[in-house]
Amino acid sequence: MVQYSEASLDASFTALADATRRGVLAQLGRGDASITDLADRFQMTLTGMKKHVGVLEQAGLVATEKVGRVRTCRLGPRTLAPEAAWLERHRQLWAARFDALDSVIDDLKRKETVSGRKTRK
Amino acid sequence: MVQYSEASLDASFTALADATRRGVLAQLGRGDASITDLADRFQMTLTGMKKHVGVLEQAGLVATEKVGRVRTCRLGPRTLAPEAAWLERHRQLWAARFDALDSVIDDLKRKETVSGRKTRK
DNA sequence: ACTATACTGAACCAGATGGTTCAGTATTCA
DNA sequence: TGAATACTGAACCATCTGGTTCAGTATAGT
Repeated sequence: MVQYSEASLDASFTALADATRRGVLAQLGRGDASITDLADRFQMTLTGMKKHVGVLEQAGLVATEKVGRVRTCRLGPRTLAPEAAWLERHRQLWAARFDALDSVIDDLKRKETVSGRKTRK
Repeated sequence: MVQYSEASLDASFTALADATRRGVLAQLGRGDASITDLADRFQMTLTGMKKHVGVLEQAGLVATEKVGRVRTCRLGPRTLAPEAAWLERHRQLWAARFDALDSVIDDLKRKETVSGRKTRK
């Protein structure tokens, strides 16, 4: 069972709620990068990029280390497991709700749903 | 393969980045509710709750229908499948990165801890 | 008809967000 | 040593956010 706190869900979903930051995660998935690298790629000032990295770091999704002048960013210690778990739990709620609806609508299809719930719509 | 657009990810992750809204989703998972019900439960004005519901509705995660004076809210047409897919893809990137790092870590891990290079500040 | 209920919309507010510029500091390189 | 590089921090700005109050409108109940 995966543990998650409201606070850390807040932090990570907030971090993910921005296309640039999702892009940074994707980029770091392909390899480590400096602030300059990232600022370059996402056409933004160093200062602006550093703020985004700060948000990701705060959420634990990115870790950074400064060596010499260069701060290197990499994927951080926290994976997205708790978030995935939250989503999955709620996806099942969805499914349950709609399964209930299905049975109300018609019981014809219940015979077919043998190996798992049918996706509706 | 699940399809997702940056715009809809923005909308849904933004919607999820608030504890009250996650709570509303959880609540609606247990059954439909009116704006008054939800405002009551989350100790908030009707107007405030309606805004939250609006955000969730915008993201397609909640659907509402007004009958008489009462607007009933239920889980919406969009599930969180695309978001789950996004997370899963990135969880795999994480795993891949750390697998790749394993060999490097074998070499470096002890050196780093021994050298005591502390993170700045 | 009158009153209570349920919502709606406009306006306001403080604080956060996503970006910038500018003026530094620390490091590297020639 | 001196210049270029890489970042950092403060300050500023416009807009968004999460809430409120207040003044409506529409519906339901008596």
